[in-house]
Amino acid sequence: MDSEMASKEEVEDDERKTRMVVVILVGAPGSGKSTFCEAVMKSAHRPWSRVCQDTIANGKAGTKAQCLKSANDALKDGKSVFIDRCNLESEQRAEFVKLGRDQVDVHAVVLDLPARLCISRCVKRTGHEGNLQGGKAAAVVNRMLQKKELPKLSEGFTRITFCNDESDVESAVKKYSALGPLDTLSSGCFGQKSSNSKVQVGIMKFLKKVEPSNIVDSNLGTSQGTVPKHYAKDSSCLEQKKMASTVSVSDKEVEHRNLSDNLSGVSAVSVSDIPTLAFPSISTADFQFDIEKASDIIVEKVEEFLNKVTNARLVLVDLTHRSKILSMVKARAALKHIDTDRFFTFVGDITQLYTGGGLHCTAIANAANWRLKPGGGGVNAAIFNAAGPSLETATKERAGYLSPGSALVVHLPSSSPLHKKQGVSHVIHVLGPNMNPQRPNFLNNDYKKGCEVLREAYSSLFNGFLSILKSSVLEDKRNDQTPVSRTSESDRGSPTDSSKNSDQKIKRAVTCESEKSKKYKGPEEGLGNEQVKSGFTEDLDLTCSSEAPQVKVPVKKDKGNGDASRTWSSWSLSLYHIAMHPENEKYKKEIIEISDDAVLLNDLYPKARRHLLVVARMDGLDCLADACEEHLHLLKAMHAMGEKWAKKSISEDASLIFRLGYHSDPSMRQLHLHVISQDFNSSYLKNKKHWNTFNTAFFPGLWNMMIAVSINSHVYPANARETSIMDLNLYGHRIASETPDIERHRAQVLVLSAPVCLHLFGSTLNKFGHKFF
DNA sequence: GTTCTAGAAC
DNA sequence: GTTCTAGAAC
Repeated sequence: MDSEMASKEEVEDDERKTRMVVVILVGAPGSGKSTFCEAVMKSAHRPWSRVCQDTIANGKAGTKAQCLKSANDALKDGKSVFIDRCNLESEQRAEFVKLGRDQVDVHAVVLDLPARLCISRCVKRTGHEGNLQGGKAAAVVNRMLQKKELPKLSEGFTRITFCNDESDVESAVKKYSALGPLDTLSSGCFGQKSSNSKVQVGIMKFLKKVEPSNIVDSNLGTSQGTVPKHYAKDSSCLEQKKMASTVSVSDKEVEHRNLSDNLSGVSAVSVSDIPTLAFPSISTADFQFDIEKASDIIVEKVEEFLNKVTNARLVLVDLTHRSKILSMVKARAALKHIDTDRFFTFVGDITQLYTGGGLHCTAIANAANWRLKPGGGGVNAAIFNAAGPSLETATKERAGYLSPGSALVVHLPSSSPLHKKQGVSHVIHVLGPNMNPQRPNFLNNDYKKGCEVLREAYSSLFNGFLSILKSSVLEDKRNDQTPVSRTSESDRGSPTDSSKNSDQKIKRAVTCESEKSKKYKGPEEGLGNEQVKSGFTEDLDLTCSSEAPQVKVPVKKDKGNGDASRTWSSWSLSLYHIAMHPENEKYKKEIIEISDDAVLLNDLYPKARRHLLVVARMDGLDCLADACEEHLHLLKAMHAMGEKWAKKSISEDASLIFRLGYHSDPSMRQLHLHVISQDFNSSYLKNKKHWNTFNTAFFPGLWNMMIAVSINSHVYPANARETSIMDLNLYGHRIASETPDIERHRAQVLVLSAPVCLHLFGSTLNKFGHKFF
């Protein structure tokens, strides 16, 4: 009996000697977890082991399981352990809490520092082990914080220390540094502030309508980034890549994508605002074209196009994650080192790329049948269905049939749902070779001919896209449709075989493009590192119009496209009055800058931390629809002013990210450019409409705007009230812009500007400095 | 653009 | 009961 007692005491004594602690750090990237561990370990009075998921796999990011194993091993060695990973959600912590046993206490140290501080640290740091750096950090940090669940004792912690500022952190460091092998810290919660607010109530109120699938992150436990479900399984998807790249992209890649990355929380999408063509794989479905051969051709043609055109993007779309063609093309594109910002694969419905996946596309390709008729199933049926009857009508007006290898561009009327809701301004019908014996005119396994025709098909398709960007306005003034890949034959109403395509317009466009390439130094040099949605200035330099007088641009007549009949209520005239009489003493306080072209003021009801208005001073220019080619100079000046102040704001607060754009159907009279930071952190952002006015096509990017202006057409969407755009479901503004993106496009013509986003990963800082999507 | 309110929707 | 929406007034 005595001996039993003695032995028990001995055990207890041993336990005291070896009493260990597992400290689970809880905090966003940039909250200082690693610094905390290092500080403690530097002057520790007990052996510690730091388990860092960012570096656990030979210096690279590892898995949760690896962390658990490493922690267990350290405990066996008698070391106390820091779990250095974000651990923001209870589920992520649960496994680590289980490390606590009789001899092991489990503590949490919560580094609940302001999100902005974390973001700014992430942005500034260059050598973070998790490689979470650059502007995209903002998106990641905020997204993660949105899911933050502060730890509770009920999870199994014996002690929780909350640090809300640097001094809290400092005292926690001291506590743990001083912790000798036999010491224990008292149990309980320490330092918790009453509020655990993460999100801006007013915003979440309407954001909750967002389908969970659009924002769900299934990978948060293992990745520092979150990935919309749509993208989650397709590693080549731009957004996922960008988000996930917060942990996996190499430094080189980061450098390479300097521009887009620096463009923000929205950075993730900055590139998504460039003109984009989404296309399905041609002929590999019903026409049974060999997938491997098709993959080679796709990559070959894509590469050819991207070499020719600098400011456009191609996306290969398929419905399923299991798509063989996507994976093959992806692999081949990777081998050829094709820029994944400018060509990537995308899993989703090609008719719902924007609302379903946040991807904004100028044009989509249709794997059409030779009769150019709706129906038949597959992509063709889906696109005709989604576009509504106007696509059939518009197509019919242009051509009656399509021959294999050729393409036909059709401008979608703005009334088309595909245009309204998805921002797709053009459908390019393309017909590939048929290898299916069950279908008419099959090629009887003649792949020589088949490959030839498929090459032609992709050439036609991409040339069609190019012509949307570049072709003369001249002949299209007569039509709503944009003929592309067409020769003079097309004037007779039949589509042209692109293999013979020597269309002067295309040639000119290509020439233009190559000249542009020479001049264009690339986005990295063009914009520097400023986190400004831009592209306008340098793109003006690129435009064909400035050096290709043969490209005729319509000039505004009378009131242009603006609705001259529109009446403006007195309340809507305040900007107009200011613009007409900026010298008036009563406006003195409001005006930040006056130039000959515009005045700059703070928005009276800012929808973000920084929200400026550049108001045109020209009388009669009520809104964007009034603007046309003769105003390009003014628009450029306005943009320059906006950009200048955006940059200035960024220099004062590096966490800010800006987007510049116009409301397509503004409430206030007088053309005004919004310069708005993408945090959307404002008590004035109160409802769905507020959100949508900056995160849908209602807020078209500059590229859209310039296109519209240059063809003197209605800006898309011509009227938000008509298009019911405000009824759209809410999606995170991404994606870009690029929202990103939130939005946009139409006709053939000059490409004067590029990035402005719509949608996607625009992230939003709420009033607590946290971001949501 | 905002605020207010009534009534519908939940 | 609360939340959302649409309309009116400014």
